[in-house]
Amino acid sequence: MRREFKKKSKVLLIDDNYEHLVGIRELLNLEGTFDVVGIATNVSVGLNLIKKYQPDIVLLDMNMPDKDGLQGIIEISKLDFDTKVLALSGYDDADLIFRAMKIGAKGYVLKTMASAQLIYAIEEVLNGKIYLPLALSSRFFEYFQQSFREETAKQESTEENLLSYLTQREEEVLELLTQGITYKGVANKLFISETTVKTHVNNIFQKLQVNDRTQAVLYAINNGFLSKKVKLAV
Amino acid sequence: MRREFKKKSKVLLIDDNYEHLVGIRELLNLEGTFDVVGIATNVSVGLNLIKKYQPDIVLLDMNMPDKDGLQGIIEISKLDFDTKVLALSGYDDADLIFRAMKIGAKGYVLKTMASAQLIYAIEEVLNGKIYLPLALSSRFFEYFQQSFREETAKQESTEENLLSYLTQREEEVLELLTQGITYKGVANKLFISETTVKTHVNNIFQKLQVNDRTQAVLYAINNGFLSKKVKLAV
DNA sequence: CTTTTTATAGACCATGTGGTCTATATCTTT
DNA sequence: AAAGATATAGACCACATGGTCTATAAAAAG
Repeated sequence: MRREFKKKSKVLLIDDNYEHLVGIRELLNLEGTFDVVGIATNVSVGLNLIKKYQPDIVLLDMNMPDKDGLQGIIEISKLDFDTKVLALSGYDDADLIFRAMKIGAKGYVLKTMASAQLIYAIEEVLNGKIYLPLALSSRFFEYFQQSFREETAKQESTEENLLSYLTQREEEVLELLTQGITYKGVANKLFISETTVKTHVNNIFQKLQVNDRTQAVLYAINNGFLSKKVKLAV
Repeated sequence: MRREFKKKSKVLLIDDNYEHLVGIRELLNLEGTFDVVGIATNVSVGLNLIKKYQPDIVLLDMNMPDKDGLQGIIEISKLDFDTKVLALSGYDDADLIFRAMKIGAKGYVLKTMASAQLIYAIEEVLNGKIYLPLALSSRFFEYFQQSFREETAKQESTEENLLSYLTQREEEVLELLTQGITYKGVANKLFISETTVKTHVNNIFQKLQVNDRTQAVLYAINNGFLSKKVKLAV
């Protein structure tokens, strides 16, 4: 155990429940490896304490009255210290977990969890890892997959996706339209005459059941036409 | 132990490494609660076996030569049995994990993991849960957060996002443009004359540095103008 | 209390866009 | 060999779109 040689990690607690706040502070103090540099019962006060003490980690309650926890995460990360945020909540609400992780929480733990697990979570996060207990990560992934299923379902249904009726050439033309190129430009790119482009475009309108290029482009985007190229990141 | 009363779960294995395939089959047979109904060294054969035996779960290797694992997941889910897929891989490649989970894998385990953990993973998935070992879920989340950081960074930068220069009214007009509405339509919706709309639109073009409505709409979409309303799910 | 910004709107004009119809040449499919 | 789909393209025409300039009233900023 070289615990005593290691510098204590600075921890800050934000929770509107004062009892709980004090409880955690006791727990962390007993552990001996942490230095609870401040506690706050709301985000605004918490932010000021963070500016003052620049803690290594903030335990942030998600369910607070005025300013909510999600907003808190955003504002803490805007401070641009590398303060890590461990989200804390009474409920395993999938949506809340998802959004918290999305905006950069390094972990998410339930208040009902054993104190040993809380300690472990804090240590993992301090070591640069991301910690989600199995139960919560399970919830997260259900939600995550659900949202993608809905997205792909929307793209693939819409009564058999009208995009599939387009010919090869029409797809090429549509792709250029989605880059905001004029008839003349498309004609030059594809080495065909402007009127040919117009013919293709008109056929595209027919097939997609729209009346102008903007609507065609919007249809293409909303129905996954570009997803392979544009949305690569996600 | 009411293990012997429970119906054995049907398992199918797909892995281009035959040694490994047999190894896992042995392991699962020894366990006694699983019935390995088939093994395959490529996705095509595997798909046929799935159609024949309708297994409860498929262990699918991600790193295979011809048809890759991701495609395999998609094709299995297209079969529309509720066969669960547990992805199996030699490497903890974040991108691969992310994409596998995105398209519906119920879990992801490394080949280097202890057999007890593999068994546990299979059982969790069979129980309808999603299983990602802590190390992998950590990797996943880093990648996940990274992709969102890039997205918001792109939206907020682009040299101070030209969208921020738009006035309230101009934003309203632009929003209607992104719905594929004509000048006349916008004029009616906002109770102003058509020429006023044109003036606004021209100012929008100036500010966004584009020459036509399609480009303006594309700019808006690519720079997060609609993200609050459209991308709610994510 | 000026000055600037914003929302409003008219006039005029060039041209890009979309609708419709016709007409080949090629390539598939039957 | 005949029929159908596809890519090509011309001719019109109506009108929506975009560019530019001017102008006014109200609101915000200085």
